[in-house]
Amino acid sequence: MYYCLMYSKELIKGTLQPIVLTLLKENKRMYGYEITQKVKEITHNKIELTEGALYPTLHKLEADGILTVEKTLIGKRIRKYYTLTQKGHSAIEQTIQDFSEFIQSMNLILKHQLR
Amino acid sequence: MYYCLMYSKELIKGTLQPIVLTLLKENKRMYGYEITQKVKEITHNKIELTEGALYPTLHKLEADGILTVEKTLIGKRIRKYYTLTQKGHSAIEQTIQDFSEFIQSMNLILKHQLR
DNA sequence: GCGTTATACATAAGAATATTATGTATTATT
DNA sequence: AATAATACATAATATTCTTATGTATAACGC
Repeated sequence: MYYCLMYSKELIKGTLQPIVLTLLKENKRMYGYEITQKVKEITHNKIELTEGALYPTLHKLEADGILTVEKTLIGKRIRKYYTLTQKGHSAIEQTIQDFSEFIQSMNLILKHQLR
Repeated sequence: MYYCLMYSKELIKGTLQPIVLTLLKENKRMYGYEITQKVKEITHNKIELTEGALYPTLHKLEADGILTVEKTLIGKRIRKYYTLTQKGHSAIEQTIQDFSEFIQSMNLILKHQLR
């Protein structure tokens, strides 16, 4: 899994972190690969997150104290589950709210064209 | 007008070009400052495009043959009206379609959380 | 008439964020 | 047995903005 299928190559910029946090808020506990698959599923294969962007983002959120990680062995393969910290829960409220408002604004710009 | 009011500081990344093209498709003929005001109006002051991002974007689109420019003097002040070229019209179809699908995908991710 | 805000363009240094390429290794499928 | 899928990782490079700064005219309030 190296590439994005589509357009979002540039469009995704800036939205990766909010996407990850939105999913983690809902699903409580997810690992990196699972996040890529969930996004792919929800968006009907329109968006495939790249690993080169996702993993550094998860590491950054962990370093910032937004996420904690829990390593598990599945057979001989490691899996890293991420969970929102207490700090994370309060910190992301604004992030997700802003993300939501931003998407609403984009909808307005697109719909405005249809009047 | 130096700064963005809000969140979209990072979120706007990648969407500036589609926004500009969406507006130009609708309004036929716009100048830079007008675009900043129109976006501000449509989004109820949520998004203020920065000049440092907008002007280079317009210059790039012009260099790429997507836009043509027409200089006008308003009093002693110059104003540069941008219009989509023929090439521009066909080229932006996909850009705007992709932009629209991307925003739909973001809506799905956000709504998915509400189920 | 003077200061402030709005209009209107521009560019450059630096920051942030992602792409692309590459690497390692296990497990499942054909 | 080979290929695809799962699962992590990092580094060089590219792209795209932010922030800061610059110039100048026009309008508005007082």
